[in-house]
Amino acid sequence: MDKDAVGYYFALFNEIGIIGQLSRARMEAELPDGLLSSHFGVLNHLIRVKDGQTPLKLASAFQVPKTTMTHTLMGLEKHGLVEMRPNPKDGRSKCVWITDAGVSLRNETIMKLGANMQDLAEAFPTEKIGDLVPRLAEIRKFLDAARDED
Amino acid sequence: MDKDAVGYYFALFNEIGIIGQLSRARMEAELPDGLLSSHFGVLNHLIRVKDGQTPLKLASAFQVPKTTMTHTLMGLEKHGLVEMRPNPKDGRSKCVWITDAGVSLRNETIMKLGANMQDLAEAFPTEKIGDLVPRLAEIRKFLDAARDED
DNA sequence: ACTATTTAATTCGATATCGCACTATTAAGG
DNA sequence: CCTTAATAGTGCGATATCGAATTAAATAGT
Repeated sequence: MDKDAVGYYFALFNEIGIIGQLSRARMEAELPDGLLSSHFGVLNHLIRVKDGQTPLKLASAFQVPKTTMTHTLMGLEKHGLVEMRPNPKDGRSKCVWITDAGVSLRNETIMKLGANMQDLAEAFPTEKIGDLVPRLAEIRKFLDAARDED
Repeated sequence: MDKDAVGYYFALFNEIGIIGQLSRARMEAELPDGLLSSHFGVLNHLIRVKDGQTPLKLASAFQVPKTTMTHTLMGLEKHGLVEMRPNPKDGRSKCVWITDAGVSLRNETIMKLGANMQDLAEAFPTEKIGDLVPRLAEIRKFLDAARDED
C-alpha cells in the first residue's frame, strides 16, 4: 500500500481514538461515582435492545472478553442497577434484567447528556454531520466482520 | 435539545468508540508482546513530531493524565525503545529520546500495519473517505477546547 | 534575598481490562 | 446410554489507567 495511504488511515484511527477518549470522559463526568461508560453502555443496551440477555450475548455485543463483562455486571449488580437470575433454558447460564433504579439512572443520564451536548449540537448541527453515522457504521461493520474471519 | 438529536450524537460517539476499540485491537496484534497502542503512539509521536520532549508535553499531546504517561514511558524504557535524560533547562524535568531500536520497531510496525490494512484500503479507498479526517479533526478540536474551559 | 506558590515527575491505592485455567452443564458421536 | 467435546460463567494473576498525595525544583511577590 501507498505510504501516504497508510498515513491517512493512521490519522483517521487516531482522530477516532482521541474523540472516543474525550467523549467517554465527558459522559463519565455525568455518571455517579463508581460507574463508568462501560456500565452505562450495558444499561442503555438492555433498554434499547432488550433485557433478559445472557452475559455472553452482552459481551459479544460490546466486543469485550466475557471476563470483562462479568466484572462490569458485578459492578452494576452491586449498585442495584441490574439483577442476575438463572437462565431457565440453560443451567450454565444467567439472564440479566435491568431494575427500576437502572432504568431511572439511564434516563436521567440521557437527560444530563442532552444538556451537556448543547454546545456540541450548536457547533455541529445534525444537518452538517448527518452523514457521519452511517459512513462510520460501514467502517465499523467492516472491521467487525474482518475480526470474525480469523 | 431534541431527543432525536441526543440519539444521533449518541450513535455517533458509539460508532466512534467501537471503531476505536477494534482498530486498537488490530494494531496491537502487530506489536510485540508487552507493547500496546499507547506505547506505539508515543514512539510514533516522537518521530512524527520530534523527540526530546518532556513527559508532561507528551501527556497533554495524548490527553492522558501524567501518571499514565509516566507508566507508559517506563514500559518503553524497559524495552529499550526510549531513553530518559535530565532536562538541561529544568532540574525537575526530563527529556524523552527515542533509541535506534525504537525507530526500527516503529518503522517495522508501520510496514506491518500497511499490509494489515490492505483489505480496508480496498473497501474504503481514500477518495471515498478522504473528507473524514478533517471533519473528525474539527470535532476533536471542539471537544478538546471545551475540555480546557472547565 | 525570602517566602509562598506553581509546576514536573513519581509513588501509592483503587479499579478496569484481559488472558488463562477451572467448574458446571449441555450437546454430539458412537 | 456413555464418553467426548463444546459452551457459559467465574477466579486469579498481570498489567493499564487514573486520582490524590508527595517531593523537588522553579517562579512570583514582596
